[in-house]
Amino acid sequence: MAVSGGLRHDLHGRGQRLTPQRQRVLDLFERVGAGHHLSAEDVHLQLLRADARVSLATVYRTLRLLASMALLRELELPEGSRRFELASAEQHDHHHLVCAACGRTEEFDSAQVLQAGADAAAKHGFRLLSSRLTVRGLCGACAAAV
Amino acid sequence: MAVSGGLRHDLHGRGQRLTPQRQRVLDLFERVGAGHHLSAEDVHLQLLRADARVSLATVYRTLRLLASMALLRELELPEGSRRFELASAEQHDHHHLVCAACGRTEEFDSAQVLQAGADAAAKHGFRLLSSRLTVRGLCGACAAAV
DNA sequence: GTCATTGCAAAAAGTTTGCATGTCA
DNA sequence: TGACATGCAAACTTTTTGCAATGAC
Repeated sequence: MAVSGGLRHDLHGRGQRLTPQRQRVLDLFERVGAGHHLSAEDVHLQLLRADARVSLATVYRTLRLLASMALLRELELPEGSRRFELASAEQHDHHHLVCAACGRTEEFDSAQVLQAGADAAAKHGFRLLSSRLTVRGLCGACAAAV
Repeated sequence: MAVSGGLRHDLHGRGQRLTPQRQRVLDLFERVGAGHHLSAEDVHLQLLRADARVSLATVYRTLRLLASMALLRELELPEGSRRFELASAEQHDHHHLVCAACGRTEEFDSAQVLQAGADAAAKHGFRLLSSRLTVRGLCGACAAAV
């Protein structure tokens, strides 16, 4: 598989190894698909259920490793436990407009935002991975109701 | 002070009370100003340092209370511990650059982002309230370690 | 064979809760 | 006075770490 082959290579470049455990964790994320948010506990349980035993400590270590390699991305929603999702390359950044009153959301793209994110990353010496803008406001209906 | 007076009134409306502890927590957020991200531990330590003893359990309870009253806002940055900031109306938007590997964060401003948020809001008939961009990347140190 | 990695268990970090005591209105 | 809030300590949840054994290359 393309991703796993790349993983083996990337790990080698860092003097690290491709173990069955690492493979199983990444496989799981690929199996459930991008957009699924898994906690360490989720990963652990699902692997157990699939008869692919990986200790919880190793799950944590692997999640950190894969995130540092940008294969996984940690979500920014404080849900009590950290959650990760597959960081698929072809996913393009999209932004959200959220109505503070009714919760209605709209998605939009913006080259300007992408540029601003790239500028900020460059200014602070970061290598850009993704940018996500959340705009809060009142939608037409709710603004009229106020 | 306006905010505290409002706080007393709002609490009454919920059958709750304004205690010195709650006042101290909110005072601290007002003293450090909007845009400062404090964890429960931060609040606890800073209050101790200011000779304003509030137990850690009460800090947690108060943070939850003030957030539910929309006086504080919980940040959506995975930093190991939950962080809160003052949710003042006149607060100007600031954005975050987060290292996907080590969690280090930097803040930045951007007129471009503000403009993009305003454009998107206008296009979808929203009245803009706030916009928040989160840029994920690898900081210099982590990018070098890869 | 070497050295990174694993599993386990213990420890650390972060957060919540039960309960007796204290206090705001 | 009475209901709500606090402090303390214990419990709980989530995450990290030390270390001996294992296994990838």
